[in-house]
Formats: sequence, structure tokens, C-alpha cells
Amino acid sequence: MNEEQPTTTNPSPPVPEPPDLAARPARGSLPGNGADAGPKSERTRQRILDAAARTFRDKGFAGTTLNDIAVAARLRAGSIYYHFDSKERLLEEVLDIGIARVSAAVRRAIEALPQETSPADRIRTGIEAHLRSLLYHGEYTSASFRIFGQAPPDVRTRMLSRRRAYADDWRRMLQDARAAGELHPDRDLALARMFLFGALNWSVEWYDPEKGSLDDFVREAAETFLHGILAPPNEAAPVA
Amino acid sequence: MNEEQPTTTNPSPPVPEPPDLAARPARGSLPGNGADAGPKSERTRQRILDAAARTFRDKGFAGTTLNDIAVAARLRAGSIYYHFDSKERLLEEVLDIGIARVSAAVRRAIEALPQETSPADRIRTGIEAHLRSLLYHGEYTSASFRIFGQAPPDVRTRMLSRRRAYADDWRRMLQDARAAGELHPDRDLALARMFLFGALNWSVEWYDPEKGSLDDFVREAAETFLHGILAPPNEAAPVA
DNA sequence: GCGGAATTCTAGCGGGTGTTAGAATTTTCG
DNA sequence: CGAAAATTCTAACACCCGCTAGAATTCCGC
Repeated sequence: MNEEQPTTTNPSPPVPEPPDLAARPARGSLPGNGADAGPKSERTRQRILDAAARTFRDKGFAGTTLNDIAVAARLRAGSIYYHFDSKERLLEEVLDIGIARVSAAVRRAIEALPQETSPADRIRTGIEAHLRSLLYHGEYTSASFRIFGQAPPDVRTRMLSRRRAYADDWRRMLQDARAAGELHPDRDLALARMFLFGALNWSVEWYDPEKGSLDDFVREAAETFLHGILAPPNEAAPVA
Repeated sequence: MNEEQPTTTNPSPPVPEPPDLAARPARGSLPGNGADAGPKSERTRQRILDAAARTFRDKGFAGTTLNDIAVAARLRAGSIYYHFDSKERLLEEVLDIGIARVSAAVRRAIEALPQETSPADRIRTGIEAHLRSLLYHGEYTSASFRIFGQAPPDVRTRMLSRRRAYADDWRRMLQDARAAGELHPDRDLALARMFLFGALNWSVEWYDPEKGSLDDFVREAAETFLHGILAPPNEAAPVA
């Protein structure tokens, strides 16, 4: 269904690769043979990434110290450089993973729908999947959307193509819905799309999972965007 | 009507003042004393604040150097300390001014409406005022919303009461509309409010004033929030 | 358990940070 | 004008940053 793949520690093979992200930065410059590193290394690498995602999200990019990350990952700051070339590349990878996860979650959710699903219902499903991936163990996804604006210019431009690809998915979904006559003809789709992104991603800052079920939340969010807040004009009961 | 009061006269001691509310620099005042007492120091103080707002917004809090601000304000970094106690307090004042301006703009716009204006139309006006104040020379307002998440914890908590006050204005407006039966009964008002904030404030990151008139933009934004994107159900022409 | 590779740590280098004291300069006004 | 006050600058301090080299340690197949 719409299940996320579990984040539980990969018990499995030597190299638990992140989905199909961009390949890791080529760090073949290590001495010794060209064979891939053992699982030990990959695990601390993940620990560093996790720590970086959380810390970047909480303190921002410039506000985060390599020592902050190192403490959270239970090692010394210098050791990070065995796994990553620089603080910037670490950021880049966090951002990359974040976008890739949301994008993949949305795509997966929509592809799982029956063929005959209406464009509007696809949008609804997309909204719910985006929110879920953002809010449910969303250390990377929330970090990605929160600190993208703080990234150094070159990182940002390099990241822009991925973002654009994701934005295109949404543009297409909205256009399909319009072509099917399901959208209000006056609506500006570009504005609506950005409106949606802003509304959804902002939830990272305020949504409290203990205040209600995530299912209810994502459903209500989709309804709010699709129908707005006004009562349907025909049933509006005027009050004296 | 919408006259701003001139900067509060500050003839008193050189010690930096407690946070002043939103005050706009009056641009035409020429050198030479007059009825205005001592706008000399206040001018550079404003220049520093302006520079800080712009730089904070562009580079974030931790990413901004006091030297960055000093260069933009055409003086030396050390001189800033004659006007402000610390970088943190400078940030605090920028945030404060930003929130106060949006809040004041929205309140002013709504109070200017005829008494009999419907709650829904008040919301519409509030949305438009919020967006205008955010996007139209909104160096403080945009900075305020963009970097609030990066502020040091104590600054953030101190700022929270102001934010909450503004949020209460909106909560009230939405409740009034619901009481008048103008809102869809199923809608979660807290969610809708946060949804709205996210959508509106995100526009700072993407709105391009050269792509269309601001008037059209704010109007369309309000419609999108109020009505959603779907076509009215009764006229929806189903496609086979 | 040995030995070499993989991984982490230690210690430090430049450089830039916020901040401050006091000298230098400008402004104000009798 | 000239002196006092207001404002800005200079120069430095203490600290922390990202990053690196090389020593120290851990891992792992033999």
C-alpha cells in the first residue's frame, strides 16, 4: 500500500545502499585495493549522516559545527573527514537524500493507485504521501526543506535540478487535473503549486504527532487544499 | 490615512533603547535641526538595522558576520556596538520589527473595512495585507519569517509571545467566520491557519514581482485558500 | 595471534568570529 | 572658535571554526 520501507537498521548485506541516489562522491583515492569498504565503515557513515541531518535541521548549516555532528555521531570531529570530503559535501548528501525520499515516496504512492484513479484523487494521494514522508521519521526530508535556503550557492544550484524534477511531477499532476476539467478554471496552477509546497513543508515546524493521528492530519490537509475553507455556497446557512 | 508616524525622537542617553516597535525611516529629512530633535544617531542606527535585515535574510543568522552588516551599513564592525548590545539583540530587533509590521498592516487593513464586511471577506483582506507587507519592500518582514527558525533559543522564546499574538488575530478571524456559518464545518481551523501561514510566507522564497502584478497575485492567493483548487461540484463536467 | 589494512584519534595550523578598550574623529552648541 | 559630548575607528584578545597530517588504535582474514 502506502507503506514506507522501514528505517529499521539494515541487518543485511555488506553495503546497505541508500535507494538509488546519486552515487556517493568518488572516494576511490583510498590506499589499498579498489574493493568496496566493509560494513563497519558504512555504518558509521550512516551514523554521521543521521547526526548531520538532525543537527543541520535544528541549528541550520552555518550554525552547525562539525563538532556538533561528531558528538551526536559519537566520534571526533576530525574522523568525519575519513568519510566525507567537507562540511559542504555532507550537507549536499543530506539534502539529496531528503529530496530523493520525498520524491520517491510520492511517486511510489501514485503508481500504486488503480489505473482509473481520477487526477484529483492522484493529487490527494500525492499530498498525503508528501506529508507522511516529511513527518514520519523525516530527519532527512525535513532537514532538506528547512535548510535548503541556507545552503551555499554552489550547493544550491547543484541541488536545483533535483528540486525541479520533483516540481515537474506536481506540475504535471495539476495540469492533468485541469485537462480533465476537475480544477477551477480561474486558478493559477503555478501559484497553487507553490502555495501547496509552502503549506505542506511548513508543517515540519509545527505539527505535533501527539496532538492527533497522522492519518487524520494528512487527509484533512489534502481536503483543505482541494476544497478550501469556505462552506459550499448552496448550503451556506446565513445567520442573522 | 496610512501615514506612518516619524521615528520616535530619541534625544536621550547613548545607551541602546529597548526594542522599539515598527518605525519607518522617514526618508526626506535633511540635515539641519528643526522640530525633530537628534535624528543623527538614529539614522545610522536605522542603516545598521536595514543592513542587518537584508543580510540576515540572505545569509541566515549564523551565516552573517558582523562585518557583513558593517560593510552594508558603511561603517566598521566595532562601531555597531555603539548602537546595539550584541549580534543577538540586533537579530531580536529585526525579528521584532518584522512581525510588528505585518501584524500592524493586517490589523490596519481590516479595521479600514466597512463595519458590515463579512468574516470571509475580512479573511480575504487579511491575506492580501499579509502578502503585501511581506513582498513589498519587506526587508524586515521577509527576514523575520525566514530566519525565525534559526534564531538562538532564548531569542526565539522571547519572540514567541509576539508571534502568538499575531496568530491569535487569525484564530479569531477564522472562528468568527465559522460562527457566521461561512466556513466548511469539517475544516480543522488550527490546521487551516498553519497551512495558510506556510503558504503565504513561503512566497518570499519564490515570488517574482516581474512575473505579474502584485495585486493579481494577492487576490489569486486569497481565492486559492478560500475556495481551494477544485471546480465547483455542480458544474464539474465529467469526462468519459 | 600476526600483520597489514581500515578506521579513529590527537594535536595543531590558519584564519575568522564576536566583542571590547581606548584613541581618534566628528558633531553640537555655548 | 573651542570644549564637551557623541560617534566612529583601530587594534587587539580570546575563542572556535573547518580542515589536515600523522600517530594510535581497531578490525579481520590468515
